[in-house]
Amino acid sequence: MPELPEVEAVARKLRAALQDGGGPSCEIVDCGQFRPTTMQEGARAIGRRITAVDRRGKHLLLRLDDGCFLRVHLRMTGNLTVAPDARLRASTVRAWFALADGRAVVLDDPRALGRISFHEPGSETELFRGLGPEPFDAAFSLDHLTGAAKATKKPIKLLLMEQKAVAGLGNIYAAEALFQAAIHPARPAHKLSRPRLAALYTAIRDVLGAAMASAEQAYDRPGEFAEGENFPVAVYGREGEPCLRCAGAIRRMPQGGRSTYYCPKCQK
DNA sequence: TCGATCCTGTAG
DNA sequence: CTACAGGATCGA
Repeated sequence: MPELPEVEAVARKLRAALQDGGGPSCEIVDCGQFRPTTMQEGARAIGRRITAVDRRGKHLLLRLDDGCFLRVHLRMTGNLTVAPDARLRASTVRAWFALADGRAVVLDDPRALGRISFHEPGSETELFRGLGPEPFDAAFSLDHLTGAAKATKKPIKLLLMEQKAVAGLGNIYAAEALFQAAIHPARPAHKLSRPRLAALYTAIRDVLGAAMASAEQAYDRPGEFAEGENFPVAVYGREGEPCLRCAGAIRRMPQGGRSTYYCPKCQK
């Protein structure tokens, strides 16, 4: 389910549960299957302490006390939590690490598309080669977005989804940002004018910023995020409903095998 | 660049 | 039953 704002909320919640720079209780003492990686690889984390939780794009990084780290990607339906006991796990738990204090870090993922992998110290550069800048980093500038847009003729929505121009946008927030910037999702990226790109740049940060605020609140309540409840979407999932700006009907169109929602009147 | 694929669940 | 799902990769 998660795009960057939800992944960030997961990271914060994990940090709070483990207390960043975690004590002896954060030692990993056992692990269960994690796929598609082998259990063997997961076993390399046993005996290590989790010292920090980082996020890069939609990836979560569990730092270990020897410099190695676990990379978790939640894909569509994953959630990473600290559970009271690894022995009492739901059938949808695809991976788990038992901690010394009896709790467990658990990947709960009904659809089982989520991924975990183990990595050596210093391998972030290679691992994230091809991943674009964080949307709130200085590296994500208007010039950067412009450069990325001018370099391709593919539809702007697909460019935003690729994680290369900027990290962290998914199907919802890409559509929302394009709506806010009044850009048609199928518009070839290289054709976007400077003012349109500036509007998109602002919209990306606006949309993600607002979503982060509400994702955090949603996470403060028990039950985690409920679909559509954590963020007031303007277009996503609203096919046939009135556009909030012009009252015309929101449309859905396939793009790259996914559904894109947009207002044909407001987004040219 | 497209479609298939990974998986399971849910809505129509 | 089919369509679709807040993602990403792979091979044709």
